[in-house]
Amino acid sequence: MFKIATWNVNSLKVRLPHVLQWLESESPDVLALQETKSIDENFPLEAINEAGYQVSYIGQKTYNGVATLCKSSIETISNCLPDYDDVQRRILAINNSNITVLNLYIPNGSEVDSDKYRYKLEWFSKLHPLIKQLHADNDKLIILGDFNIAPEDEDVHDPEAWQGSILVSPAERDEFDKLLAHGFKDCFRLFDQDEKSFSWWDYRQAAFRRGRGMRIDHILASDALSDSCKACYIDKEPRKLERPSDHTPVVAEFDI
DNA sequence: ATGGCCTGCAACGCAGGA
Repeated sequence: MFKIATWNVNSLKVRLPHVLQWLESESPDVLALQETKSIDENFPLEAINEAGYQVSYIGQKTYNGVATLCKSSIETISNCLPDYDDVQRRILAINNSNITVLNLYIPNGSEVDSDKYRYKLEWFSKLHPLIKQLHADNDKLIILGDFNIAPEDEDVHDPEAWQGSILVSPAERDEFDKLLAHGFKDCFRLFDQDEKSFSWWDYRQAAFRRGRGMRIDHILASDALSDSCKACYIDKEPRKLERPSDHTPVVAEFDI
């Protein structure tokens, strides 16, 4: 069994105890982190190695930053989008166990039609060629991370209130559909799931307690892998801890 | 009631998140 997860930790420095605890209790083969918010010199390499994981990471000061942890040997393939000059560290492709794992922290978008929204869409235009290349190199490809897109209305606590805003706008959802059109499945929707299944809840307004969240963190598996996906679920336990991330892990299990 | 909360930075409030 191959167990892989994604978790936007909103500062690895603050969330390191939660991450180490979760590695210990859940023992994933691969864990993709986003929003580490740390320069590489400050990355907690020793603590993660001591937990039994190798890790590839790329960070920057204050913002963004991604890291991918593996129980077995890790080979870094890419940490940027090709032909795109961007200081924001949002992408990391690695090989592990003959699988390519593409860890994404897709831009938030701020507001529809803002500069940050245009950046989000431009970022996608540069992402698609990379996916095509990675998929051509290895048909066993998993794309996971914080997509900052709720693909369907059922992934939103209050679709009417959110209609037309970021995370759900038609242009963003089109980009998500284009990812699937490369030959991928949304692992979460391969299985029956509870209604109101979310991976992120705003810190404000007691949103978690009130169940007001969004499903914006995803695990996509290429068609060569998706048949072997045996489970996909959201682990809400870390969101209940003291001083949690606003996101919680999404996990997929493959029988390979 | 369009703001509430959290993080990092270097403040003594801001930007950014979603």
